[in-house]
Amino acid sequence: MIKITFPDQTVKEFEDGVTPLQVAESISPRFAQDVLVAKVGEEMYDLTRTITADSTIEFFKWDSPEGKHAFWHSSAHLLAEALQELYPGIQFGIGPAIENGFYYDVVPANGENIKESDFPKIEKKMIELARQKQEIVRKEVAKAQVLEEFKAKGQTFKCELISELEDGKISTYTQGNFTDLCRGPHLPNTGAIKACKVLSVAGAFWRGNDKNPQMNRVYGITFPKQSMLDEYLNLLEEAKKRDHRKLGKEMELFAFSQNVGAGLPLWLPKGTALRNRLQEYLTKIQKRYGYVQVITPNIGNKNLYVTSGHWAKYGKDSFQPISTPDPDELYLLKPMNCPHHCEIYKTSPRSYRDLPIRMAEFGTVYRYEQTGELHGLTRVRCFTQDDAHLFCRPDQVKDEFLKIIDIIMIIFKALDFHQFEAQISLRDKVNREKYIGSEENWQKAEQAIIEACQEKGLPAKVEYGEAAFYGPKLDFMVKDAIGRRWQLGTIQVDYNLPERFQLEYTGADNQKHRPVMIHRAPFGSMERFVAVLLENTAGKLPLWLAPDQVAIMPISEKFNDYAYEVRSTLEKMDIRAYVDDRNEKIGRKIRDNEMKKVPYMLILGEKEQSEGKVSIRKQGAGDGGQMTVDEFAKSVVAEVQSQIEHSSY
RNA sequence: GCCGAAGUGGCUCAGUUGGUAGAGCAACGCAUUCGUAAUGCGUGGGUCACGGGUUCGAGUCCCGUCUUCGGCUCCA
Repeated sequence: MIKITFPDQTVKEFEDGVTPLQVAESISPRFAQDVLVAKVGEEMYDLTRTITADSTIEFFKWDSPEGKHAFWHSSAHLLAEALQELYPGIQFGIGPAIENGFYYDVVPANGENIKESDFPKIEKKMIELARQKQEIVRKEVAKAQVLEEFKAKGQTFKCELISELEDGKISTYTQGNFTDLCRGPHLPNTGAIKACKVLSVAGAFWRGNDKNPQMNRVYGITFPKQSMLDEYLNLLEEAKKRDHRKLGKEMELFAFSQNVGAGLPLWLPKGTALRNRLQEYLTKIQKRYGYVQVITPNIGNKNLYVTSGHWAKYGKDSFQPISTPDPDELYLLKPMNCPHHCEIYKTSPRSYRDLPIRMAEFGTVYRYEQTGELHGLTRVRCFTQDDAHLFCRPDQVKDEFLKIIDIIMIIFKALDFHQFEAQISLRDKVNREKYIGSEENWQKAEQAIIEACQEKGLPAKVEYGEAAFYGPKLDFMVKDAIGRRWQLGTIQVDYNLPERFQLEYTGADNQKHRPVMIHRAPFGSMERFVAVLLENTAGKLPLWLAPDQVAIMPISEKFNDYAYEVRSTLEKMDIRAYVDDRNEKIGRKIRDNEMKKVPYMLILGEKEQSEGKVSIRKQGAGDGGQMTVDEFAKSVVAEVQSQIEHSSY
């Protein structure tokens, strides 16, 4: 007999070799039906795997990440099984569960590629196999034997994986005619998979290396109920409506033109106004934190980038140099502002008393991103960084980090960014030769970042090996409408550029010292920030940022003149208002739709005009009663004012 | 750059086996003055992304280029 401990600490005895499924059945048959996978001790177990020692147990159903993970992992195998039947000779790579669904990397025989038009038959086959309720059987195998087995099947990718595994810890899972190298855990059988959808196919390099052969990555998702799949697909459709590319067009914020060039955004009047408001806002906060504003040219001599090292690293993949009448002279569109700022630092001798120097610039930079990388406003070839470089003493790094985190938190709070993740990127634990800078400085900086996050109560994930070669960093990531992660704010310590540009300050000891440079951009770039802001708010921007603050809707043509009069009164107070004189064509639906876009709506008719008043509707609050035009204007101005003040602290 | 998909009036889309482009919304004009699901009638607007080819004839078939979308790789 063995003892099984449940999450509530109760202990029950079972026979040696009991399975999690049997344990679950002992609780209730209904519960056992819903359970997908179990955790025994520290290891995830299939429900049919035997337990042979005293241990704790925890069960997972569909409603848990662990449950979904097992479900989708088994679904990946189901997809592979279907593909094996449909594409004889197909080779398999890896097939994991992901955040929403799963994928499998495959190479069909004869250089064929899987196409979108193949999806229906794949889905049909998956369902067909699932309905057979095939048992998924785990087998622990010897390395030599399993290697032989997969070699015989011509699965070279799998063989490569197996050869790297430790003998004695290798398992395979088999369902029907399909056997896969796999750690598990899996569902007991394929029967629970009721709804299948192949979502897309993409090229993916074997082991993520573009020197390796490219495989077909087939993405899919499955559910225990058809209605859940429908719901999910619906959700995807809804999310697409929040796509900043769609909203940007509808709201007339930005546009792209093939004549100007790919990845080069054109900011329309409303978008420019929004961007300017964000810049003014950040400038104001930065001023309070002791930043000075600078402006530098959009080009720089090639030698500047030879000095910085960027020419050697990125030169051939960048916009190519601009030549001048002087054949010996070349200029580059600036891909970053740092070298220019280093030159500003060098314009005069610096004392330790001058530091830190905080140099800010809304600097427009140009990077020749690969064609396949361009993406709306989030990945462009011309963008404006809300950049700043801090030159400080090594002992000031932590303090400066704290202040920058403050600025970023103020901004995120003001704009309702609650769902961000902070990531601390440090050196690789083992390979350290690729990093520049002294061991002492690195330790100091890494420690400073970690402590700064702790002191600010900022939960941050530490990633080793993710640091830049020139210093550790702290990044802020957010998700877009369909769950893709984008990096926004970033704070990076840099030991490289001060070295390369030979930056110095005179210390209290009257000796020359090298300052530490901190790069930071709370928004990342204005482009990406606006994109994420739009998706976060679904286009409903707060009053102080909204492109249009007030929609004026006369109920009939008779009141159009009054409407334009009201608009002109509001505009004198810097309130952004437009008149919608579709008049009586405007039904409830249009007003409701309009109300989604604009914080305030004014409805004008007989009564309002004769009394010099307006009827107010406020976004999210409905009927706001009546006021004189003047009162309304003053209230809006006051509200904007208080929002700006509120968002600055 | 790579794999897959797409590009038709300002917007959303239709266009069947190749037979010289359609709708709704928007715009404009005339009439209508009716307070919450869109008044009626009319007008203008497209070298069907671009270039080449097949054909008596191409939005439709073939080749190439560009751009966009979903991913991979990349992201100073």
